[in-house]
Amino acid sequence: MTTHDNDAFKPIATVDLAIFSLSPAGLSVLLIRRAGAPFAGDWALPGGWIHIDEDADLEAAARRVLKEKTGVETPYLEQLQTTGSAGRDPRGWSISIVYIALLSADDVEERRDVMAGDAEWRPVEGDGVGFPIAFDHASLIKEALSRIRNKVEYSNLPGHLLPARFTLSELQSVYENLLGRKLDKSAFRKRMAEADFLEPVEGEMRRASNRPAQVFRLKDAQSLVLFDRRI
Amino acid sequence: MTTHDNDAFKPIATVDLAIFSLSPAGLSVLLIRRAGAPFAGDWALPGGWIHIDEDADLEAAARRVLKEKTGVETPYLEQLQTTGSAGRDPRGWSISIVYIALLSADDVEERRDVMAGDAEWRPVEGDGVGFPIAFDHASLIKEALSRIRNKVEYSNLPGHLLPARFTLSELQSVYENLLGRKLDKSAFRKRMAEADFLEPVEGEMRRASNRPAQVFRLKDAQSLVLFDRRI
DNA sequence: TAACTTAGTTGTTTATTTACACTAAGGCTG
DNA sequence: CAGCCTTAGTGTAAATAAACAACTAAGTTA
Repeated sequence: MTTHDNDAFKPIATVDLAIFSLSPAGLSVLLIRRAGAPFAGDWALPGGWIHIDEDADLEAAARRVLKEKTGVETPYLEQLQTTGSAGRDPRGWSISIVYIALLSADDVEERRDVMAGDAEWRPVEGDGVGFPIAFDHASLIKEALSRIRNKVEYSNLPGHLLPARFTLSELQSVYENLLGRKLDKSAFRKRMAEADFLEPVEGEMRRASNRPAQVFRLKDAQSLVLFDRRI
Repeated sequence: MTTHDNDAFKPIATVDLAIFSLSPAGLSVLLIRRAGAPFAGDWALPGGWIHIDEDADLEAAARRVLKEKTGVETPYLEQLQTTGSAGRDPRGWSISIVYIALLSADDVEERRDVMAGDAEWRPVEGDGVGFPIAFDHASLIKEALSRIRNKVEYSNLPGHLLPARFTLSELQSVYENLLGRKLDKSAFRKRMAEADFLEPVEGEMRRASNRPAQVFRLKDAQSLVLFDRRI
């Protein structure tokens, strides 16, 4: 066992993030143009080494990367999975702990100027971005999208992509966009009511050239609420 | 960034397994008596360093550990989560990639003599084993049990804990044991039928002093089948 | 002031769940 | 060997939920 106390046998470990936000057309994912080798010039998921002197734990490392790249400090964040193999990084046996972050449309808008210069939002097409990217990051994005789309079926996940304040119709649109199908208004509102994760912003209405709509916000902007049944 | 190519800045990485099987009373988890420091003499989840010269990927490392400790080569195996922090191992910043393995009652029985000498099955009580164990492994077991009990609600997970051949009543008993509540026989059988993961062993019946029961087996002994709705 | 648009609710039909009773097929007992 | 006991396996009626669609509400615009 002493041989493996030797650092030469430690794998490389990075924390990588699949950061999603909502564009008018649908989901977008944040990609970074890689400066150095390997895969120099290619797009990749934002990520970085664990700083053992700075990061208290894995989630702290993920939050640090997220803040460096987007300026956002309070996202919805969940661990997706960990991949590790001899071949995924030419530099040697490497591990990637992958997190999913969802940014509210507010965060994206307000911090557009704080965002790292090498970062860009790319629209999601199908189960990826439509062009090759570095490492095994395409498959990580695919897994992330699979997890997200699955959770839309039975959680308030879409609420974390909208601005802090939104109407029920706006929320329903996001569900419909992510699910790829229309939902019944009546049933949708019943689900939201019984899941009990929204609170009306008293007196605040979205006005247009029609009946004004009640504005809502999440009771808890960081946590995911699971439904008893599918939507 | 070159500083982080230095091994001194790399965290320690292990693969740990929460291996479960079914005892008459309910779930049991496999624990190992630790030989050396840290936590010498304490119980811990089986695990080990990643052997970068031997393990092709993380799952291969998990299978290697499983085989070393139990002799089982074809379990149900899924990645649970990865924990990592500065303080969880006194030797330094460490990462644990945790897998859940479910062993069929057959495997446990047949390989009782192959099992590692330092390993023992401990009955699950509540969300742990009822006594302190090494590292943060108690919280890992708690997470594993949470995942398992959740999946019992909407998957064929209990089928992976039974012997290869079982009756519907036996399967229902395992569901009831893990869920902690009784299920309706008629509804249960309808769910199993529509989930379509069982096949009858033609002509094989479980006989007792009552009506014989059809014997079934899993169509696929390694993969998890998810239901459309909760059980 | 009437038309238009989207918000929000209500009701009616149809499908699904649930609870529970029933029938089936053996061995056991006298 | 007839009736009883036990568990296997199925059927059914009542309760619930989903689906569909119509309706009312509240504003702006022409």
